Amino acid sequence: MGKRVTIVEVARETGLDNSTVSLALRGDRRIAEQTRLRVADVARRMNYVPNQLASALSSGRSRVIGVMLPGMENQFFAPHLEEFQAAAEQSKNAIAIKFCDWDPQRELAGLLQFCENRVDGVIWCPAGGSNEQLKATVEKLHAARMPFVILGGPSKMGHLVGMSEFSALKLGADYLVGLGHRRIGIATATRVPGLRGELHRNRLQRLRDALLAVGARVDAADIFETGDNEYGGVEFAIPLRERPAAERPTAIYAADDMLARAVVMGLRVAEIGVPSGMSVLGFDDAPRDASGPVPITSVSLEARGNGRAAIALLLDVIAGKIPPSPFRTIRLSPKIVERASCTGIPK
Amino acid sequence: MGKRVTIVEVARETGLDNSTVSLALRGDRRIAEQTRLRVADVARRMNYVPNQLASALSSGRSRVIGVMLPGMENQFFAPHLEEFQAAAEQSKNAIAIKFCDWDPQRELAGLLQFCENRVDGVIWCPAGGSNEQLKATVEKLHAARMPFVILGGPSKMGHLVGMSEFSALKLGADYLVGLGHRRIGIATATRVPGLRGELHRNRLQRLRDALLAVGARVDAADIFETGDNEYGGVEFAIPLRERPAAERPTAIYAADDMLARAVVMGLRVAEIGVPSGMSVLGFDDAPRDASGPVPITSVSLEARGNGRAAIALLLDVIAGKIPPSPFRTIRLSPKIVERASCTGIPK
DNA sequence: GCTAAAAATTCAAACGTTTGAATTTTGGGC
DNA sequence: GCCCAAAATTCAAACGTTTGAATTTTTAGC
Repeated sequence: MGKRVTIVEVARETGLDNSTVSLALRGDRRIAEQTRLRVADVARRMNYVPNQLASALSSGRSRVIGVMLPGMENQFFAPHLEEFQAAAEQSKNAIAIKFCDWDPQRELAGLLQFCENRVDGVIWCPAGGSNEQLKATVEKLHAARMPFVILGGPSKMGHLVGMSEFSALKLGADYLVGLGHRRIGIATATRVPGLRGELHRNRLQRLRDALLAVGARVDAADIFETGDNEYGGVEFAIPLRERPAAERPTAIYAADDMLARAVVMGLRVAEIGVPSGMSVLGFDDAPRDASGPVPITSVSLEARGNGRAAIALLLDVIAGKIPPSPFRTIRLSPKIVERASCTGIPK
Repeated sequence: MGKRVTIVEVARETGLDNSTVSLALRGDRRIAEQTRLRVADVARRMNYVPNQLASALSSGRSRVIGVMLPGMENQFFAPHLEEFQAAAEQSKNAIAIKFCDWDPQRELAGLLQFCENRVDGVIWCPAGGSNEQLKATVEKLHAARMPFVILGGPSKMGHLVGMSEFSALKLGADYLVGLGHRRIGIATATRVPGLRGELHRNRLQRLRDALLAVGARVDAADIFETGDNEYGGVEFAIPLRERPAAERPTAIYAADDMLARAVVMGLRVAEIGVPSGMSVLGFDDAPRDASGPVPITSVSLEARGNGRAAIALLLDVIAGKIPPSPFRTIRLSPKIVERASCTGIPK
C-alpha cells in the first residue's frame, strides 16, 4: 500500500518548491495565476489530500471549534447545533461535538481532550454540576489558554452568551395577560425522572412568579404536574373536562414545548378546543412545533440567534479582537412566536 | 500571553531529554519508574497539555474516529452514538461526529474533511442518495486510503455492519403468530413528511409481506397510515373502538417504536386495554420504551451491538489485521425484547 | 540595454511530538 | 576491580506543513 501523497510529491511533480505549492494551493496571490492553476491540476490528478494535522501544527490554528453539550436526548440543542455548523462553515471552520451525558466528570475530561486536540476554541453549554466543579473546569480551560464561550450558563466565569429564563418566562406571561387572560394554568413535567423533571421543578416556581408578577391569577388547582414524558397532557385534561367552564383557567402556560404539545393533545381528547376553549402557550420554541394539529404559539429563547452569537464571539476571542477580560456578556431578547394555539379573551 | 508549555520545557525543567519525557509521559516501561513519577509530577505542575496534533503527525495515528451520520432529528442513532463513544473510549480513541442533514453533497464534503483531519478511520451511516453518489463517495475514501466501515448501508462497497430489516420484520411477525395472533393490523406513519414518512412508505410493503409470509391475515381495513408524528395513534384508535371486537385485529404491528407508543396511547383513549384487548408490537427497539404507561415489546435491531461491532471492525481494519479485501460483512441477528404490550391468544 | 521596482519563487527554520538505533549507566557475578 | 548484560537514557531524523526573509525573475521606464 503506497504512501499518501504529500505536498513534496506534488512539488517534485510540478518542478516547484514545497512552499510554492503550499501557497498556490491556498490561493495566496503571491503566486502567479498560471502556476496556481497548474499546481491545483497536478494536485487533483495525484489525489493529494492536505494534511490538516501538519497544517495546524505549523500554523498554530486547527480551524476546529469544539462544542461541548450535555446531551442530545432532547432536541433543545438541535437548532443551536445547526447554527454552530452553519456559522463555522462560513468561517471555514469545522465543528467537533462532544456529549458528556450530563456528567460533569466526563464534561471536564472532554474539554481537556479538546485542549489536547488543540481546537481553536470551545463553545460550552455547561451540564450543571456544583459551582466548585464549574470553577475548576473554567480554571483548567484558562490554564490551557483555551478560548471559550459559555452558552447559557452562569455568568462571571468567562465570556457568556446568555439566555435569561426569567425574562423569557415573564414575556410569555405578559403576552397571555395582554390577550385578556386572567386565570392561567401551569403545566409542568416535574414528576418526570431525570434532568427534565429537575428543570421543571426549578422552573415551576419562576413560572408562577412570572405570572403573578403580571397580575394573573394562578390557583393551586390549576397547577398541573405530570410524570409522563410524552402523554402527560391527558392526565389533567380529563379532570379539566369535568369542571364547568367557568371554573377552568382560560389559558395554560406549559413549561416546555413538548409538554405544550401533550396538553393540546390531552385537550383534544377531552374535547376542549384549542384555542377556542383554551389557549395554550409553549416555552423554548422548538422549530418543529410549527407543525402538528394545532401549531403552538411559544416563547422562543432564540436558539439560532444565540448559536450564531456564540460562534461570532468565540471567533473574535480566538482572533484576539477581544481581550481576555473583562468578560463579555451577550443576552438576546426572547420573542413570542405566534402560531395558532393562543387567542384573545373578550373583556 | 506566555506560550504553551511543551515537552521541551518539561525536559529542560527535569534535566532530561525530550524523548525521555515523551516516553515517560506515555508510561513506556523503558523508563525507570522513579523517573516516570518525577516527570509526571513536573509536567502536572507546569500545566503541560500534550499536543495531540504533533503526536498525531509524528506517529501517524490521530486516535480519532470519524462518525458520519445523516442527522439527529430522530433518536434512532442515539444508542449507536453512545456505543461508539464507549467502545472508542475503551481503546483510547476519541469520536468526531458529523451530521450531513441527509444531504449526500454535505456527506461527501464531511467525509473529505475527515480525510484532511487524518482521522484514523470512519464509521459511515449512509444518508441514502443515488447509487452513483454512493460509489463516488466510496471511491474518494479509497483514494484517500481512509479505512471505513459502513453501518447499515448497501453491501459490496466496503466493510459492512448490516442490519437486515426484512429478517427483523419477519422475526416480529413470527413472534405474534407464535403467540396465537392471526388477524394482525399494521400501523405506519407513511403520511408524515420527510424521511420518516419515506422510510415508512418503504417499510409498509415489507411489513405486510413479512406478516403474510408467516401466515397472518392482514385486511386492508387493518392497515393504518398516519401523518402525525406524535399523536397519530389517536387517529385510528377511535374508529377501531367503533368496530365490534370480533371485527378487530387482535394485535397491531407498528412500523417503529415511536408509533407503537402513539398506538398504545390511542388505545388508552379508546379504552381498549393493552395487552388485554389488543397486543402492540414495536420495531427498532428504542431503549426509552422500557418506560411509559405500558412498556412496549419490540423488535430490536441491536443498535448497541451493531455500534460496538462497527467500532471493533474498524479498529481491526485500522490496525491492518483485516485485509482491504474481500470486504467483511457482519450481520447481527435481531431480537425480540419482551416487555408488557403483547400477550398470547387462547386457541 | 540598464536600472529599479514589482512579481514570483525559493530557502530554511520552525511547529511539538515519536521512534529505532546508539550510547551511557547500573548492577551482578566472579 | 573487570566484564557483560540489562536497564536507562539520549540522539537525530522524521512527520507535512507554514512563513518571513532572501533570492531570482520579470516588467517597465528611460
